[in-house]
Amino acid sequence: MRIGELAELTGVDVETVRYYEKLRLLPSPAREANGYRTYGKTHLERLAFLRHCRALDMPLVDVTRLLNFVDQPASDCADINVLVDAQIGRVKARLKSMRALEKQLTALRRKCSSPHSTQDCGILHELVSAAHGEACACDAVH
Amino acid sequence: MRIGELAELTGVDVETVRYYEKLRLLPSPAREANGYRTYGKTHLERLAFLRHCRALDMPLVDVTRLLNFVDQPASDCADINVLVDAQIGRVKARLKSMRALEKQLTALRRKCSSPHSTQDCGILHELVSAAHGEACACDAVH
DNA sequence: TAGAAACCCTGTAGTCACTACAGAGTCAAG
DNA sequence: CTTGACTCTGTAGTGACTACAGGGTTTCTA
Repeated sequence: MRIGELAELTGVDVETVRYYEKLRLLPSPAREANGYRTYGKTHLERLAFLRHCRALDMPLVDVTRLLNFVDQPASDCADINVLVDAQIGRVKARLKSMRALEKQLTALRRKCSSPHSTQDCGILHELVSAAHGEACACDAVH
Repeated sequence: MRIGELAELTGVDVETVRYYEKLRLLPSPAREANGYRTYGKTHLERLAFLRHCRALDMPLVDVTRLLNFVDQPASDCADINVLVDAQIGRVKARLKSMRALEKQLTALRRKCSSPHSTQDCGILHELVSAAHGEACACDAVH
C-alpha cells in the first residue's frame, strides 16, 4: 500500500502521514525501488489508533505514551487511567469556558440588531465601555 | 506609564504587549530618553478593548477589523454583526464537538477502573479495536 | 506513443497567539 | 557598589499540522 492509499483509508492527509513518521509516531515504512513508501496492515492499524486518540483531542505526547503501552502489553495500566483522566479534566474545563463564552457572545450580539453607523453600534459601544472599566453585557453573564 | 505598569493594569504579559505592537494592533508608543516605551490612557484603553475581544476568543484578525471600526465611527456597522455572528457560530460548533468528546471520553474511562496489566486494559483494548475497524465505546455515544 | 494528469519525494516555511529565552542596557535600594 | 528588578532587541520554540517549491515517477488517455 502506498502513502496515498493509506491516507485515503484512514482519512488522514498525506502530508500528515509523513509528519507522523518524522515524529516517530509511525515506524518508517519499507521503500519501493523508486523510493516510494510502502505500508502494511500494522501501519494502517497504528495510524487508525493514532487518529482515534486524536479524535479524542489527546495531545500527541499522550498518544506517544499510549502507543508505548500498546507495545509493552505486560506493563501496568494505572498510568493509562491517569492519562485519560487528565484528558477528561481538560475537556471539562474547556467545555465550561466555552459555555460561558457562548452566553457572553449572544448577550453582546443582542446589543445590535439593525444596521446603523458604528458610532451608535451597541456591540462596539459595549466593547469600548469595557476598555473604560465599565460593566459590559458579556461580563454580566458570567 | 511604562510597559510593566501597562501590563499589570491589563493583565497582559509584557512580552505580549510588545508582540501586539509588532503586529500593529497597538500603536507604537513614545520613548523615554533611555529608549523605554511610555504609554498613555489611549494605549491602556485600546489594549483593554483588545483583551476583551480575546476573552471572547476572537482571532486577532477579527480584532484588527473591530479596531478599524472603532477608528472610523462613521462607517456602517453591519460588518460587525457578521463578524460577531461568525464567532458565535464557531463557538457553537466547538461546543457541540466538545460535548460529544466528553461523553466519548467518559465512556472510554468506564472500561477500566482497577489497575491491571495493559494487556487486559479495557481502554487500550477499545482503542486498539477501533484500529481494527470494530465499534468502540466512544463511537457508540455519538 | 506522446503528453498530461496524478501521484510520490525532500525540505523548508507558514499558521496562530503567544511564550521563552539570550544577551545587553538601565535604574533604584540597601 | 552590588544586587535585583526592570527594560530593550531579536530570535527561536510551542502544537499539530498545512502549504509550498522544485523535483522525479507512474498511470491514464488521445
